[in-house]
Amino acid sequence: MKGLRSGEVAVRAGIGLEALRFYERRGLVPVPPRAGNGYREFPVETVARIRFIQRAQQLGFSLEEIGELLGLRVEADVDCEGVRVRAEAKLAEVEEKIRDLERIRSTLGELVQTCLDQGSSGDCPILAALEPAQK
Amino acid sequence: MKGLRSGEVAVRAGIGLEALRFYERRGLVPVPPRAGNGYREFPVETVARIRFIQRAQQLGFSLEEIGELLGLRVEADVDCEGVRVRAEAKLAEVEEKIRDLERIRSTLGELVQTCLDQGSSGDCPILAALEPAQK
DNA sequence: CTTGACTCCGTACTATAGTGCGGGGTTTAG
DNA sequence: CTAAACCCCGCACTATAGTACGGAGTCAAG
Repeated sequence: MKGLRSGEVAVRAGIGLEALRFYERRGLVPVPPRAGNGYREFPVETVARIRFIQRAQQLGFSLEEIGELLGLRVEADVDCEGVRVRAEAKLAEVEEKIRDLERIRSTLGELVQTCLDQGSSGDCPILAALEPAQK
Repeated sequence: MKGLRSGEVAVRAGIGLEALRFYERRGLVPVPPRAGNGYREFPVETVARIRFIQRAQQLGFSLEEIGELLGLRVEADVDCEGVRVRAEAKLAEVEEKIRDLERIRSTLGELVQTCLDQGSSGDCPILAALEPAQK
C-alpha cells in the first residue's frame, strides 16, 4: 500500500484537512512523500501521531510542548527522564492554575452570596467590590 | 482642573499607553474630550474605571464580559440582578475549569508516578500512554 | 530656538490553534 | 466526456489582549 491521502488521514484522526496541513507546517507530523500527482502519501502511523497530539493536548500541553515531547522520542532511544521532567513541570503548572481558579472561585462565590443576602436593597455589592474606594 | 493626560492616566492605573488606547477603542473607557491641541483630557474617574477592569480580569472576566458588566451600571439604576447572574455564570465556568484541570492533574500525576515506579527499565510509560496501541 | 519629553494616529505584529477562501489540477463515477 | 469529489497551494481571517512602530505635531526648559 502506498499510504493514506490527506482526506483519509483527516477522517481517521478526526481532524480537519486544514489542521493536518497546519500540523505538518509546525513539524508535528513528518512531511510525507508525494505521489506522482503531487498528492501527499501519509504513512499509516501518521494517524497514531495525531492521536498522540490530541491526547497530549487534553493533558494541557501546547502544540509547541508536544513538539518537544515528540522530539524526546528520537530514534530507538527514548529520553524517558526528559519526558517525566516535562510531565512534572506541566503538573506543577496545572496545580498552580487550579490554585488560581480556586481563589477566583471563592471570591466570586462570596460576592454572589453577599448579593443574595442583601436582597435588592441599596447598591450592588459586586460592582461595589470591583470599584475602588469611590470618590 | 481640566483632567488627566493619557500618560498620567496610564501611570496612575499601571497600564501602558497603548493599552489605554486599546480600552478606549473597545469602549471600556469612555472617549474623553479633547483639549485645543488635540490631547485627550481624561476625567479622574477613568483611573477608577481601569482599576475596575483590572479586578474583573483577575476574576476571570474577559474584556468583552467586562464591557457588559459596565453596561449594567447604567445611569442611576444599577441592574444588580444582571450583575449577579453574570457572576454566577462565571462562577460555574470557573468551577468547570477547575474540574477539568483536576482530571488533568490526576492523569498527569499517575503518569509521573508510574514512570518513577518503573525506573529506567523498558520504555517510557508516559509516551506509551499517549501512544495509541502501537502498530 | 532647539532639544527632549510627551502626545497624536493608523497600521502591523505578538502568541495560540486552527478555519476559510479562491483558484487551480486530478481522479473517479456515471 | 462531464461532473462531482478530492487534492494542491498561498493567503487571509477568527478570537484575545494587548505591544510595537513610524511619522508627525506640541509643549516646556535651557
